Order: sequence, then structure tokens, then C-alpha cells
Amino acid sequence: MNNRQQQIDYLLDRLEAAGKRSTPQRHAVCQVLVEHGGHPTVAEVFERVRAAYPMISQATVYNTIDTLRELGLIQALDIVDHGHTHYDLDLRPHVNVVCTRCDTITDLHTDTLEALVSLVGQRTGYQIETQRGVVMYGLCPRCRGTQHS
Amino acid sequence: MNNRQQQIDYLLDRLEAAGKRSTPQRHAVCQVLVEHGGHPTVAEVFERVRAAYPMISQATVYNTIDTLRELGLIQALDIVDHGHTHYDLDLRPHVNVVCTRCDTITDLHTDTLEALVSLVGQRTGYQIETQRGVVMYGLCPRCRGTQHS
DNA sequence: AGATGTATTAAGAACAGTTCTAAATGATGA
DNA sequence: TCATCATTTAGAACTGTTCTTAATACATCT
Repeated sequence: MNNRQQQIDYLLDRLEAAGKRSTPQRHAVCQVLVEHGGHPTVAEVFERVRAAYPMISQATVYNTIDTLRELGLIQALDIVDHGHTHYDLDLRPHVNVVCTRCDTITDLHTDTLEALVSLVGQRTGYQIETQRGVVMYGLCPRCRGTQHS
Repeated sequence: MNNRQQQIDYLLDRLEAAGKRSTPQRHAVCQVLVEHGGHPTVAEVFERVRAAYPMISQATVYNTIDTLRELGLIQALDIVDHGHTHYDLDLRPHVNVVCTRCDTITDLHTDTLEALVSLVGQRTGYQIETQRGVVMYGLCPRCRGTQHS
């Protein structure tokens, strides 16, 4: 029933299927990733995991996230001026729209992106990783109102 | 007639128009940026500028690039797993396709991206910076051939 | 031309996110 | 139980970028 629990279990299953162990640390990281929902950074994950698991090391968070990434279960998102990498569990093609003032990230799913991805593949000859989102920058609706500063 | 020279002069003119001085260091940085043509990093620019201007400081390269960016004359491009920022003089909307094996970046200009940008603006309410390119990842044609490794 | 004020530059220190290292811990399989 | 191997931990090391400070060069005013 619990969608999130299913998602956490899915990640751990895939880890085990890849011959990795399902440790409590990895469980905690996956749980935080799923429950965060948005586009967490390592620092955010570390901080939250720590609340439930105070002795966890930052290196473990990095390692777990790297492993998940190698298995293609999450993707990395580098955003100009943010200074750290964000991660995204959403592997459907979508646009991540970043506010250049408040840093809010909004997702948009649209067929136009999928069309663009396949067009880029055809035109360039690249084998595009279709599960990756793209990033756009702009002012979010709220910040457009407070533009003057 | 020299297209590149015009572009260099344009950058310097815009610097001066913004009240900045047109110093030899800035000239050298602009020249390297224009002549590079692709998506240079600060390290690449620094190295090349140094050849013609051995006493230039890395800080000056950073400062000049920051200034150009503040004036909207170049844009920054953060690419996952590259570890440093690339810069792009091309302010028309385009897709930067990055090879995940050899790091080659290929540009693609297409109306579909412009359509996507305006659609994203409408749907999300964000005021999208239309001059920014987006990044996609994949295997370039050459690396698709040597995939086995 | 000379003096004054301001922008720019240079060099290197400082910083932050990430990666690496080495030792300790914990699980697995014979 | 013992041996082995993966994993975790803590912190050092690394790297790209930013910051600081003093020196320099340019522009303006008289």
C-alpha cells in the first residue's frame, strides 16, 4: 500500500540483485532519498539520515549514492551556481526548472522533451540517455513578483 | 571581415559600455574565449592566455569570466562528472550533448528546443532565461563503436 | 603635467564539496 | 570457528573556486 515503502524496498532489492549488501546505513539513505521527494544534495541527505542514525559517516552517504548512481537508480543533476550536486529519483525524462533567485526546483513532464531527446539522438548520432532530465533556469512565479532588489 | 575579431571587439565594447575598462588581460581572455569556439573551462582559458601573456593571474581569468557572465555575454554550463564549469559564448538556445565516455560536447540548434523553452515557461510560470542552452548526456558516435570496455 | 581617487591585477591563502586512505567492523561461507 | 571480503568510519587529502591584500595602472581633476 505504502508507495514510498515500495520504492525504498525496490532500491534495496536492486542493490541486492547487484550483489551489494542491504545494510542499515544504505536503508537509511534510500529512505531519506525517497522521502525527500525533490532534488536532495548529499549534505541534505546526510543531515536527515543523521537524525535517525547519528553515527553514520558522510563517506557512507557518498558511497551509497555513488552505488545507486552506478546502478542507474538515481541520477545526478549539476546546477550552475549551486556548488554541489543534486540527485533525482525521477528517471522519466523531465525538465528541472531552477529559480535563479530562490533556488527552488520545479519539475515539468512533457512529451515535447521526449520528442526533443529523440530528435537530438537522430541529429547528432549520440545514444542519448533518455532517463536523464534537463535543467533550465529562470525566475519562479513568486520571485517574479519580488523582482525589485 | 574577420568574424572573430568582431566578436572580440564586441565583448570589449560591451565591457566598456558597462563602465568596465578594456585592459590587455581582459582582451586576452576574450580573445581566447572567442578563438576556442567550444566550451572552454577556466583552466583551459588560463593555460592559453598564459602562452601569450605569461604573467596573468588565474584570479584575473576568473574575474573576467565572472564579469562577462554578469553582463550576460557568456553563460556557464555545469556538466555532471566534469568537476569544473564550462563556458559558452553561444547565447542562442541550443542543446549541448555531452559524451559520457570521451567528454566531447556537440551543439545542436533546433526549433524544438525553443518550443520546449516557451512551453516550460507557460506551464510552470517561470520566466525562463531563453538564452541558456540545456545539457543532455549520451555516447557519441565514435564511442558507440568502441563501447566494449 | 602632476596629484588624487578608483578600478584592476597578482599572488597566494582560504574555503567547500568531494574523493581517498587506512583501520575497524560486520557479514558470509567453508 | 575461522577466514575472507564487503562495508563503514574518521579524517586527511585533493581540487576547483573564492577571497584577501597589497601593488599597479588608469582616469579624472586641477
